[in-house]
Amino acid sequence: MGVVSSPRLDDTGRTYRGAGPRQRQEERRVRLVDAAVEVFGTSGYRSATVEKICSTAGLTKRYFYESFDGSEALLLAAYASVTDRLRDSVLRGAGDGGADLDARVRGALTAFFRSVADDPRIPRIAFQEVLGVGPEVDNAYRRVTLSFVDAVLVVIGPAVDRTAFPDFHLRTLATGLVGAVLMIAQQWVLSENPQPIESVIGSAHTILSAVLGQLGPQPM
Amino acid sequence: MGVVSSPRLDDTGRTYRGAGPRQRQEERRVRLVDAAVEVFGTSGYRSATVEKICSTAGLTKRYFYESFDGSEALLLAAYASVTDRLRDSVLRGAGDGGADLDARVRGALTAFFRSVADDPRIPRIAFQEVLGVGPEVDNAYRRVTLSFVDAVLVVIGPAVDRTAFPDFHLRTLATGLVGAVLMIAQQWVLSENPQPIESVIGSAHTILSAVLGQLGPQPM
DNA sequence: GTGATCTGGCACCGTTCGGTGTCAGTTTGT
DNA sequence: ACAAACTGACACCGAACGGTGCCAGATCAC
Repeated sequence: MGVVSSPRLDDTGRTYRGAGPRQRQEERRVRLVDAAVEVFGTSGYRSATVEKICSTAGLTKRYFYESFDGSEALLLAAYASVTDRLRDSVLRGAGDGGADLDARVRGALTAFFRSVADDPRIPRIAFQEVLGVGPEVDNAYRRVTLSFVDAVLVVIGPAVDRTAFPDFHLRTLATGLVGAVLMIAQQWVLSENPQPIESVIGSAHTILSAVLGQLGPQPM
Repeated sequence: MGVVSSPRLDDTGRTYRGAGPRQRQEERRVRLVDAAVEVFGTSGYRSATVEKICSTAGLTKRYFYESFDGSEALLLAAYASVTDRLRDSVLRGAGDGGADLDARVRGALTAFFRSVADDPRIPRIAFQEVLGVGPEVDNAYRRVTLSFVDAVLVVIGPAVDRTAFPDFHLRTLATGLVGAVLMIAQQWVLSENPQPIESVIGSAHTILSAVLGQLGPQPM
């Protein structure tokens, strides 16, 4: 299931336009994924057809089935592409904050909301189109969400008193924080006259720091 | 668009099995909505067909188009049915908390997670299946989410210092809180060996009270 | 009882789309 | 130059589904 291997696995083919067979196929795959991000992210997954994807990519259906089982496999690839980029951006934003926890959190939030604002296709694919498609995609969604939860735990790890809170509690809290940021972003991009980005970043930051304040060693 | 009126608007028809024409049609409509909740909530919306809905309801396609434009209109009706019940349950749970804010919050959370746990079709329809279907459904989703945000604002209203925080900030915070609870619930019902309900309620409560603590008059 | 009305089941049509095959024309290696 | 390989475009098939119409039988009003 998912991605299917090329009918020709070896590199015995000719070169064509200065590229070997593997490279040519990989280029076609990339073009299809890019087209999928464009189509799924603007018109939605439901109304998308294989034909539409291929024409956007400038290829024909034949090359679609060279790289993918079906539209669901392509959705998974587009989803991975989008979320990978998003995660990288957020982690880079956290890194820009240096050592200070608060600055790291703010940097991560800034990078997240910037990414979402700069490319509306990202939130649409990441938060809307993937849900309810099927079991396979739902699993991917769940795994990705968990990876974001893990990222949150890593970032806030040093600031929490692990002896005072059991692991599952911290994990559920981090899940809630991810959900809070996601929902704020979702409503933000959907609103007709949205708040400035600094405003939503500030609100999200309020929630995160309020919860973080509960998790540190309690002065009492 | 959406629900379509009956071909016979007046009550001039015969009685049949002890019911007038309006009543019969209304009963069929209810059966269709119930069937939709069952099918959408177990097999999902995307794989559902009009035929499947009708056979589950014990009716034929002909009666489907008597009450609905198409499957999207039925999804909207099922969505409204589910979210109305959920909202009622949560508000009733909050009411059980009496006057104490903390007890109200806890009551609302308990009712919410109970509803979600008792009927898995509810979270599936409310949080998964409706997303990415189309503009019409997306609007409904947005409106419902806003109504939950409003409900949160009403419940926590008395505890916040409105002079210290601008309205849009409170609104975004409430959006984040709704998102936090939703995400916790979503991951909870999807996990293979879930935490006990008291545990997730406690985690959600931690987030809510942490943020609420920031919003009251600050002793400083 | 008898005719009008309502019901449910079925057949049917058109469209859309996934998926495969074909084929002429182009590029490459020799 | 020539054969082999590659590309892109199109045609085609079958399945699934939305939507409509029809009809035999059940139910009701009179």
